[in-house]
Amino acid sequence: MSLASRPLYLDIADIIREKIFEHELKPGAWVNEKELTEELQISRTPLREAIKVLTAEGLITMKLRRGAYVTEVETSDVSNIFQVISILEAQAAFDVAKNATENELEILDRIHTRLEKAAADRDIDGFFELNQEFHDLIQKFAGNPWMRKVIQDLRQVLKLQRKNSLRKIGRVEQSLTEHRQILSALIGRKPEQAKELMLNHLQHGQKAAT
Amino acid sequence: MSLASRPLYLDIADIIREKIFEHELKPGAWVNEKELTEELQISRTPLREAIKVLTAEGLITMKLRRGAYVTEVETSDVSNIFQVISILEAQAAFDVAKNATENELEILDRIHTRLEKAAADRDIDGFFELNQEFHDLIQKFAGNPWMRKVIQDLRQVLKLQRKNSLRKIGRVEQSLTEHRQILSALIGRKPEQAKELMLNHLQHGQKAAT
DNA sequence: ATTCTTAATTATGAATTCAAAATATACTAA
DNA sequence: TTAGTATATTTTGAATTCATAATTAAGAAT
Repeated sequence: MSLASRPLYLDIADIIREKIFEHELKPGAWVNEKELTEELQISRTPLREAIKVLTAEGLITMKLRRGAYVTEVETSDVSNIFQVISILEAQAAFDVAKNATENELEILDRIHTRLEKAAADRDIDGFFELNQEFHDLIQKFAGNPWMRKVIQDLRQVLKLQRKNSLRKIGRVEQSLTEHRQILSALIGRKPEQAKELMLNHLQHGQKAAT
Repeated sequence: MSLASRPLYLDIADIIREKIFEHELKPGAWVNEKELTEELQISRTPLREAIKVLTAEGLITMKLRRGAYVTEVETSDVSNIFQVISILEAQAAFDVAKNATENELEILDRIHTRLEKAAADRDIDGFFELNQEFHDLIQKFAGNPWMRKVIQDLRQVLKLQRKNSLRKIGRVEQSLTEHRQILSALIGRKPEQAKELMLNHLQHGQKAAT
């Protein structure tokens, strides 16, 4: 066997990551190695390697001689992380407005159209997904993979505290309005404006999430 | 035995990281597990865990079924990483000018004095060290540990390509002048100015490093 | 019953072992 | 000699085993 296209520990890391986001493993919870090896029918070696990966991502915190725990993010962490994300995503928006191809802008436009539809349908989960995609595409089109990686890792940590700001009344509508403005700044090739709008957009999101 | 205050794999990671920066392990080089376990008198388990940590930091790249290799950074990586660092360090300078305590500013001032001395003595290595410390202290005093972590990880990756910009003639002097200006903006509590100066300072550093 | 001490159990950290894949070496045929 | 194939060796990925630390359970003394 073992014609696997990637090592086992990466699959395991994916599975545990999923468990964390699904809150099957809640913040502060102990990561039981024995239980997981039995459930996943694997040995401790790749499991422990996976735990190391997730530790590097900030999702898990290890305590010497007492195992691994799902990271608990404090309020201060949330605002600190938001600061970093805001600055970087704002820059990404700037870069997209400046350098993205017409085709890329069109793709963003299409996502936004679907976003409008999800909002009209009151499809919050769909809106949430498309919202993520919209932001991620901007980072992708900004063309700096290192920046993108940083943002994604930090966004992951934020997801630990799972206060979905979009569930607040009116937040979907406001978010949509802001996206509309950002998109038009991008398409209109107004870097400075796009940057400012993105910064405000994220700051509002933070406020709603705290 | 084993009254260790931290797990073995972290020590191993430190040792390998050092080997990478000392260019005992050069970019592109294969990380020979057998050799390292023999040299360090340890088993492969903690070694492989250490490799995973360094992979997460970006210093090592793993290839499926053919082991670990020291990451090779391309020119495009350097400029992408520099973009992220510049933005974040500029923000850190802004935050320090705004929020640092008088005591913290004094500490920065003292480091800078020593920096001036190292420059006067033509002590490039000392200057290099103090330069790092100056920047790191600003990040520390900015008070956002997540931002600091991101900057430090990226700075580490940059170190892989070891083009010490300070060795360029005149660069030490220019760097010193720029530091002097940044410091005075910090002490003078001029956030916007500190931010701009830091941004330019790093951009010049990048130019000198490319 | 409660606290303290000691023994048993369990979990972690690390070494060792094992299986499969990749690489290097030796051999054969042209 | 050189190309191609078969075999041996090395190396990786993963499971298992082992030692020690931490936790729990049990028992003794107050």
